Amino acid sequence: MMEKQSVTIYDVAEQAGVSMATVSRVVNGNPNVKAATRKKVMKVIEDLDYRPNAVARGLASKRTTTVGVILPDINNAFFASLSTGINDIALMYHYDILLATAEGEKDRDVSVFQSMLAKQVDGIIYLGNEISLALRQEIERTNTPVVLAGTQLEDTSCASVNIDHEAAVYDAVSYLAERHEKIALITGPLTEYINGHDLLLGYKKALKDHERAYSEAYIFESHYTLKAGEQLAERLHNSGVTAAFVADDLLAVGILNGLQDQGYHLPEDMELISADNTIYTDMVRPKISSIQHPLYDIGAVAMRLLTKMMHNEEIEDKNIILPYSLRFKGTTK
Amino acid sequence: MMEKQSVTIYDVAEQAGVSMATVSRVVNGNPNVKAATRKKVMKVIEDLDYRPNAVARGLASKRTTTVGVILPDINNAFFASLSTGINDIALMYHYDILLATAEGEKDRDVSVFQSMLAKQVDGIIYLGNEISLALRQEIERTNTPVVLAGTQLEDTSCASVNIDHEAAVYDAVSYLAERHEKIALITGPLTEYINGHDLLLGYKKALKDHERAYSEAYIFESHYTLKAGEQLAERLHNSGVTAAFVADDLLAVGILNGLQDQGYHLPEDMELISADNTIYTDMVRPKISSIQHPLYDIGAVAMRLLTKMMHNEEIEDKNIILPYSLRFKGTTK
DNA sequence: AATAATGAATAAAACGCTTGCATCTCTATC
DNA sequence: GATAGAGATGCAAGCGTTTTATTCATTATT
Repeated sequence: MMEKQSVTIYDVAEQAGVSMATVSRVVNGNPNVKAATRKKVMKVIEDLDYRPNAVARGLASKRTTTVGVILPDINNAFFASLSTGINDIALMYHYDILLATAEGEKDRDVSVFQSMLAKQVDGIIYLGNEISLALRQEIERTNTPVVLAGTQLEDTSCASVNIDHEAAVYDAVSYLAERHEKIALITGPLTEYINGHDLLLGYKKALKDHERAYSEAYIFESHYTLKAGEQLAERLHNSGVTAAFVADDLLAVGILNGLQDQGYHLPEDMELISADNTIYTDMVRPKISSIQHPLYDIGAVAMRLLTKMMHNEEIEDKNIILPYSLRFKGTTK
Repeated sequence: MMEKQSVTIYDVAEQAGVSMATVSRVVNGNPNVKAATRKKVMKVIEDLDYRPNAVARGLASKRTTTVGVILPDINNAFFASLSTGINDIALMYHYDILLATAEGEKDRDVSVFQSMLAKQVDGIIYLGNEISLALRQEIERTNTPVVLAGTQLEDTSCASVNIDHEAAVYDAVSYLAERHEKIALITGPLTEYINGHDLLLGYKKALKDHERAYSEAYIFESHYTLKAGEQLAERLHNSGVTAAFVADDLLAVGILNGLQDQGYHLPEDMELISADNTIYTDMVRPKISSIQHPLYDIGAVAMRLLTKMMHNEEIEDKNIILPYSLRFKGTTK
């Protein structure tokens, strides 16, 4: 097996007749190098096609210019959008991204997190609805900066970028409550904090403020899949609700299709508002009215915040809430 | 600023009363350690909460247990599916993933590739329709194993995992040709090899074998977006074609919607077959008939192939073609 | 009981770079 | 023309591991 790396900083130094230190300075853009020397070294670097070894660099400097990104599932358009925001800003600041998914068995998130620390990433962004207690403790423990993006958290000790789910749901349900008595709340597992807490709170508050009755029969717990939505349509039909807020776009599409397959016409027979205004909501007819969360921005802002933390810059507010808006399209009147 | 890493292998060695080498052996599961010693060392590791520094490890061992994955766009469900396959197998073999996107300015792919080599990844998987000449040369040049996944290539010098686009299109168009005279081929930029070469070839061959006339007027060059599809619908209408093969699912959804918005009924007024059978095709009504490419498998097989290359295992065939099938759903008769 | 063979452990040299400190070379100042 | 800075450069000590060659301890062999 051939050598992985043929030419090192030492070779360059020798060939250029300078010390390694000087080559290092040139490579790192340190101003303390005479222009002539710099030029000479650059020439040799070019000739030898020298490429600095980032691992050696990382060991010596204790910085890897790599950030870890942990998310539940790349296939979910929600997280894919967030990632794009992260990616663009990371690129801008010359950070690479070590990506890992944290779904599946319990405590997977912790082991992923630890493995990233072992790789000496300069910072970590954690995406996901849920965050386990064990992981939270790991975060407390490390000196490596961590930003939570799109993850609801009671306490504000950890930096985070978020949207105000509760308020968004409140607005959406309020809008529906103007014309409807029975309004469903359709979410993913209620064990997830965001579902069981934020959404439920916003939902109840809206009902109360508009003097609509709350009933557990109007709460539908499901999963974030197309099929789950299609299957839910019948239960929804039987429940007698005439409007619904759906906490996930994919789920909403499934419900829309399920209802239409049963002969429903929307928005006449049922009004629907979904959660994330991903591209899914524009792929169906009618297009699904939705809360518009600035997904890309969440990622971008989170990454920007992380760079500040990594560079020890001053931070005004480490718990950022981004604004949302409502997009009224085809499933609302 | 506090230390990033507090406890090193040296601390463990000292506390356990053995040499660093022994600790290293314990950590790496080397059998040349007496059971009693191993136990003693493990205890200290536990007590001190020692975590090996992967960067130092990488420098010393010249292996980083990290693979680079380069793709055009995470938001595209096609690549997201591939990534999932890669991710699962990478996890299985304990590799981490350094992810980067290679879209945007020219030669971005090359700089991304080089940056991954600089980080000393053990291998690289490149996903994408297109591969530039410059990048191909880089691949030739390095000793780091590279696998192309879902990337069509004339020569077979580089390891690859693929589907037979030409044959798939041939089958799809042949199916349509049984009932239609004028069949459209709708693709992304024809400058991309897969579009301008494979698809066109399969398409023409199918027409010829079924004695259907070929006309440039039936070739539609577009982009992989929803909007592009919607806009294309009218041109399609005017062209007089009664069936179409669409090279991208998102595009196909756009076309379906555009046609329906114009009052078309599918499959009566137009038959449609799309390319990747992603979840998009099941989100609309009627569901879109599609070629089913084993996307997850491509990623998984590519990653498995890469592990073999990285471990210098024997490889029977480094250019793998995976089978496809046709899924007839709602947009075909 | 002496020797060979095996198994465990150590010492120390890489790995390729950064960086603090020391040294040297200028030019500006008086 | 001597001296102080400032600007360039070099030296060498790390950074935290792995790994090779070596030594030491132990058991098996005759």
